[in-house]
Amino acid sequence: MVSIKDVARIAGVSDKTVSRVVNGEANVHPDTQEKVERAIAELNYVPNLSARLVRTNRSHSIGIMTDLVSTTPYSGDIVRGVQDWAKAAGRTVLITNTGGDPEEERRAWRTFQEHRIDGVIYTTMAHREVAIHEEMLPLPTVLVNCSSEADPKVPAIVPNDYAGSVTLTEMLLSLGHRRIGYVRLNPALKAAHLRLAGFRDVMKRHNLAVAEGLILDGMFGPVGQDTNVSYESTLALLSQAERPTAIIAGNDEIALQVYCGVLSSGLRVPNDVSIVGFDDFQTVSRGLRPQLTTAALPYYTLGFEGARLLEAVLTGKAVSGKREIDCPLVFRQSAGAPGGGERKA
Amino acid sequence: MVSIKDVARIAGVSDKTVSRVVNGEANVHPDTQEKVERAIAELNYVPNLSARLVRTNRSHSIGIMTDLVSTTPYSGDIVRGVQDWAKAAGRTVLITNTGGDPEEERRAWRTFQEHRIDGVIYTTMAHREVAIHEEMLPLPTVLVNCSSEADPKVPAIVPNDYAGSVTLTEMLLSLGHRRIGYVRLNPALKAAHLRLAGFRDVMKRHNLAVAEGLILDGMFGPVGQDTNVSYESTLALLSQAERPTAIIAGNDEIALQVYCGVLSSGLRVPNDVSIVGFDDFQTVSRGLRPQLTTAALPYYTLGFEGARLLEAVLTGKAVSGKREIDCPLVFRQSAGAPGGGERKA
DNA sequence: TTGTAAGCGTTATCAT
DNA sequence: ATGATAACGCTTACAA
Repeated sequence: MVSIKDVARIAGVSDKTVSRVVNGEANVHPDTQEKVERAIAELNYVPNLSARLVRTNRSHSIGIMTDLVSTTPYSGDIVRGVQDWAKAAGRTVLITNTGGDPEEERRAWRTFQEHRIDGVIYTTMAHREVAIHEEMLPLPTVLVNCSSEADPKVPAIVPNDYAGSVTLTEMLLSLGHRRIGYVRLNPALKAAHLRLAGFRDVMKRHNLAVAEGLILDGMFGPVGQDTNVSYESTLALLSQAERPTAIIAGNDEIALQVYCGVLSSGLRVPNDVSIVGFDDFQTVSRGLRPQLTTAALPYYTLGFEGARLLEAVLTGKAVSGKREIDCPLVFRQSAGAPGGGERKA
Repeated sequence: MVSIKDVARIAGVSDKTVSRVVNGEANVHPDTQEKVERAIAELNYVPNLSARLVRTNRSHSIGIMTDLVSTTPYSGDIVRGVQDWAKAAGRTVLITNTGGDPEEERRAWRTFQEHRIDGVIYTTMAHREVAIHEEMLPLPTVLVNCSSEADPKVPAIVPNDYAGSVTLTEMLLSLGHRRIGYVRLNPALKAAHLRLAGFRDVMKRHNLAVAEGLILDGMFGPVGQDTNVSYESTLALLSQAERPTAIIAGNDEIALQVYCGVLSSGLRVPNDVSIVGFDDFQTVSRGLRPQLTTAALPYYTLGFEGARLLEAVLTGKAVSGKREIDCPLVFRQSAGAPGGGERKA
């Protein structure tokens, strides 16, 4: 590999002068500069960041630690958000996937330390609680899509599932819906409770009773290998004496089965039943016909803001605690006034 | 940061002895070994990989370069596959996302070189052709989910879209289907042609004519911002004088709209119309009711095998050319014999 | 404006 | 089995 010395030799200057040029330091004669640049180009010299790190002790790298990447399809956008910020900040990104295994996590932290990473983005693919363990302590860490009640000081960025659900429910009420069915997320997920609470609170605020028979299970079991009974729950909702005019699905995946249930019952969306989801999982939400009204889980923003937060931590700004990011309403064609238009199946 | 010297001092030995222990070299007295290990634990010493790299010139890191991560939801599994192999091989993974921008790509290659990466996994989120540019040359590279006709020597791993499509079509024929509709992928994708060719070839081999009216557009336009007209195409297929008994969707995203079209026409899947997709994009394929029969795009395997291939390249084994990975049939409930069972809507 | 010498944390070489 | 010394590619401190 060609080193700074080779360049120096070819350019007929000292190593230090080459170093100056490479780092854009002041006080280099234009002629010298050009000589050096020519030599660099000729030799195809690329500085060795490791050598630099040994001396300066600043790696300009951050690490991303992920758990179960594949279960939540678009959550990879978190990583993209982190990368985009890192790119802008001139940082390199190391990535490790632990599958949520504590032993793997330990290994990952060690690897990060071996590389003298500046800081870590610890991100989970589903919004959840995590425990801060002592391996984390030596490295500045920001939690993304997760938070720790036990250590509320650790900086964290999470989506505001509650507010998103409030918005969706308010929207349905303002369209005129009063009898609304709800097909629940896997209760193992934090989002399940936050979203359901948003729904319940809005209904209560409007003095609307929520019959418990209108709140049914959608998914349950171990996250990632959930059992999905949303289709059956939908059929159950539709067979009630007084049919709901709208159904809120815990997420878009559930909404998909709600569609299947509604359509195969010969009903129209949204004329007979309005449907809303959550996540804006685009392949589903934009793929369905009619397209799905939903609240967008801001994965990319979580990653980007998480990285920005980490940068703040690294530059010594005191940051701590949890920050919530909005889940904006995405209004499409699956929600309309109850009763719908004139067209009927 | 605590260095090898600190450990040596505490343990009362030389740096080199500590180094020996850390690297598990032979010829260390058990007593010495223990002393050193205690000192390491006490000081919480973590070796500095950069310093090691400066000396040894082997980084034990590989880079992953991705283009548009977010457009194809599960394609992140490629990255997971690469990581799993890397983990097993004791390698660190650097990742950069270029968004497909050539300027970003150039920067990424430079960053990789600055880190003295051992090799690169160059992966695209949709199966396509890529051009090998000269920045790639200095670094051993394996293409994953893409290949280069211009440089057929570059090792590449791609899915066998053609064979997957053949399998799906054969399966439908063996169920008794003769009149099969086809809703096409975006022709900008390589997979579109391979999959359609698989279908056509099987039909021809069985001496079955394919009316061009049965092959309709599903998606078109710039990849990632495609216009999806699969719903309308499905309605068009269903309104033909002689209705197809099965519909092949170019992928699961298209299959979703085929479902919407079929169900909202009051028809049953698979009793009235069998539907098959491609990709096994699980949120859709397992989320639909009935669940979707499809061919699995082996993203994880592509990544894993790609990394294994890179490892082979790095250890000097001569590898070159394209390798194809099977897309296994995943049989679920959306495909059945034409006419179906007794149940009818 | 440029160069020299020393040092970062590690490993390689060669002695002991 | 262990250690002294040099070296890797670079930057820092200082001198010229």
